[in-house]
Amino acid sequence: MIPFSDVIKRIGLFHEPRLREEILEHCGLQTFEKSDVVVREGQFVKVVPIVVSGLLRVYQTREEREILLYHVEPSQTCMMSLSACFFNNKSPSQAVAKEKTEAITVPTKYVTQWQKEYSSWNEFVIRTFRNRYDELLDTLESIAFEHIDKRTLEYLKSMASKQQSKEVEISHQQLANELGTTRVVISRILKHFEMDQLVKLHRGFIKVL
Amino acid sequence: MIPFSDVIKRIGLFHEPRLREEILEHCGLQTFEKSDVVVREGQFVKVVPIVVSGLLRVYQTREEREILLYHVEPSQTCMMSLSACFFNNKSPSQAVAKEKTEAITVPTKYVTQWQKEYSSWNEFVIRTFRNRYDELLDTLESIAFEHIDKRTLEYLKSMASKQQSKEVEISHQQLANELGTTRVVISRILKHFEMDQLVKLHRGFIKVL
DNA sequence: TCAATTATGTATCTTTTGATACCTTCTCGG
DNA sequence: CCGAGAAGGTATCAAAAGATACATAATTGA
Repeated sequence: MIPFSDVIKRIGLFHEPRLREEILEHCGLQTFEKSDVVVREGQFVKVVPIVVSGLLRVYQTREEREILLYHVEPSQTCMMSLSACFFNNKSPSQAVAKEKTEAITVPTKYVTQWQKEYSSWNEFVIRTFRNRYDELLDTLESIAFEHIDKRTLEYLKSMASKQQSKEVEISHQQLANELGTTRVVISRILKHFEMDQLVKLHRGFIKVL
Repeated sequence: MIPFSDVIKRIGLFHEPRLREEILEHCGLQTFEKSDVVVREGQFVKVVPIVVSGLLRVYQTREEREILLYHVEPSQTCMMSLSACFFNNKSPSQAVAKEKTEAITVPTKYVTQWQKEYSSWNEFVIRTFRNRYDELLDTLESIAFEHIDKRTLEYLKSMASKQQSKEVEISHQQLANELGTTRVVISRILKHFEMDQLVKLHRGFIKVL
């Protein structure tokens, strides 16, 4: 296990020494196993996670449907938790570990406090909001103007890159949910991709070639 | 013309008396005529506008296409300017007055400074980011799961409400651009709506019934 | 080991949306 | 007043995506 102080170096944020000390003092370092719920939908946020290694999936449930908001990669944090803790709201979204994930947990109290005291923290917060917005805008654009086949391939490639493995563990049904379509459509598209040597299909996972 | 101090009362934000004084001291009050460019795409942001009356339209241009990001209504500000000024970026988007619009103009210098000093300012900033994100998420959902006819009607109703008038001044082509489709599709849908007594069509504007 | 469950493959049909073409009507400047 | 350009109407065809139905293969647990 890497010591906490090295973890802070590793994420490469927060250059103020005083802030680093505060993080050491007040934050925890937690390990989540695959499928662990990190933030539960509808609960008050007590800590905000900053991912050190691994990957979180953040999504909302609306009318029986799951909507993927974003993934949290190392050195990133969950925007929805951040925002919930500014207004003492319940979290409107759920965060689940897609693989084994280590995260620094920041108590909500310090999230707002540090924002006034440390510019690098404030910048981190603002940058998080802005980046997630831009990301969502990209998604919007691709939904509005790209066909599903292209979006499917992009999703697979992006997942492969995020988890640093060509084999994406997902069923056709789940993939359909993430992309807002139906299983049959996805199976059809994937079969075409396989014929074009773009992917290799297996039960429960897809290998991106 | 209403005095500046009343304007600040009218927008109903910023309760700290000291902050109100600072706004009076350092910010301007500007009037934009219909079609005036408030923030130009690609330019450095010098002031961030807070709308007092009227309506701004904020959009991006990507590959020949305009993408509507959001409208800025009274008591709101432009998130993209806000974000650009945090990172001394050029504005990635353009803001244009849809009607005669009055706005408080906040020099970028104070945007970051006040964030540390006044919680109501900081809350305003964070709330702006969060609200725009939620808005975009709603748009995303409706693009992903609603048919164009429903989205068209919702757009018209929402515009009618924002400008407090049943008559929405927009051509079919512009409407198609806003919704990411083509003119023919919009004309077809609108004609159906007219037959269903939902709207009344005119050259250059549409009356929502 | 075998039935139930989950994952996947595929054909058929329909609906929605987009593309194209062509026409009419309105507006406005000269 | 006239002609160009903008705005709008409409028909026809094609493509994309969704719905339904049914079949097969893998996995799992009693």
